[in-house]
Amino acid sequence: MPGGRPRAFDADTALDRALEVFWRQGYEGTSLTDLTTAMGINKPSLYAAFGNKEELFGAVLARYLEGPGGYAAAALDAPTADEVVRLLIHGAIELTAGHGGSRGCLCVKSVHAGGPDSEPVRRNAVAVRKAGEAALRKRLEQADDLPPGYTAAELAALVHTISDGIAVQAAAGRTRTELSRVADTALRALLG
Amino acid sequence: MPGGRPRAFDADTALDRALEVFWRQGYEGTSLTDLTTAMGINKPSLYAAFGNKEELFGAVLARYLEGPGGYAAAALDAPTADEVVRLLIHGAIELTAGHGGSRGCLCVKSVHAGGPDSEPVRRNAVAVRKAGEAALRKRLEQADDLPPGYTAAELAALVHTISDGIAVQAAAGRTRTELSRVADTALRALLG
DNA sequence: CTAGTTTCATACCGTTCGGTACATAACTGG
DNA sequence: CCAGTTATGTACCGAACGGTATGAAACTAG
Repeated sequence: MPGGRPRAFDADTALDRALEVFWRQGYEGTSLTDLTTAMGINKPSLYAAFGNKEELFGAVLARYLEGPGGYAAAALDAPTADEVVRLLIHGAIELTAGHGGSRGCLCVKSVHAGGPDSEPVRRNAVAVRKAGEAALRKRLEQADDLPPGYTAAELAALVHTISDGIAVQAAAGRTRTELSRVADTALRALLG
Repeated sequence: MPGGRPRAFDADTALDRALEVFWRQGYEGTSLTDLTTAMGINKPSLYAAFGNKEELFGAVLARYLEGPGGYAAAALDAPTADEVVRLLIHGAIELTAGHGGSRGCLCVKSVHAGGPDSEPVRRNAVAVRKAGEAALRKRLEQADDLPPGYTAAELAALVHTISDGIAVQAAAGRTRTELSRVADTALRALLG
């Protein structure tokens, strides 16, 4: 029965444009005008398609996790615990050292959105992070080749922490080359 | 010749109130109303005493570095390189695990202020971070008891990165106890 | 007490914020 | 062609933003 005027933009590519902006400027630093300009649509179209700024960010974060951040889930499939850790650290560098104009990790940035209105966004990011570390811990718990001297929980928390540190360093302007040196040092200390 | 009406507030305690708010909500998440309310003064008083929001943040950041963040400079006076690193990591936990309502590190938060207007603030935070790591590197370069397997630059960068990671973890809600476990694991891996 | 100086509180400035009403345009089914 | 539905562009909403003009209040020097 229905039909209606077809939308003049592709929702997925618009979401990718929104991801670029949020990734570069953070949730609080991004205005609706920034978004509509980057997405090439008007505000009513944005609201009809994505709800509001907060819901749009939710969709963007989900896309971030299965797109640029997808390496993290993939890394868990590596054969050895050792390799899982290496893939996670090196993946963090590739992710954060510079995608276009964006430096750092969208999820880490979102955790630092401190305004009262941004609390739902912050909680969302925290939940995503917790789930990610839980998945890593479970992967390590089931490993029979854990690096000596760690429990699965300890290693998962430490790897997560170092990954966060890399994201901050990247956001503060460290180059991919410098980050690689830091990662090599860390992996040498962690895994020998 | 002069005299003038005396100000009805103490500038230092007002600065401390501003620090609390900025630390909790970040630069972009804090409005002038938030600030004047917490400081107990009106906007014209704020502008007369501190310039504008951006300059006030500069003063706040400086106060943060020599107050709550002062442990970092103090740690460099420890007798051994080993002890310097331990003091930095444990200090980072005390700093970030919860001062009043604030979690995380003001400097790390400020690096993630991504809006166009906040760029001076971001640059300021980046400069402070760079200077801090340079001081640590110099301290380690002059040490004759460097932990084996690292250059001074490598160890400084890695310790800085782990410290950043701790700040993110704290901002994401990890408790002081959990952070201590992460730190113990990290120090064991780093220093044996 | 007066003149000069500085801070105070109030009220306001233009701009931008996130979000929406409304009329029109483009489509589908009958 | 017409009725119904959905998307579009424009123009607008009240609220909050960072920042300021203004006049009274509180002090010091003479």
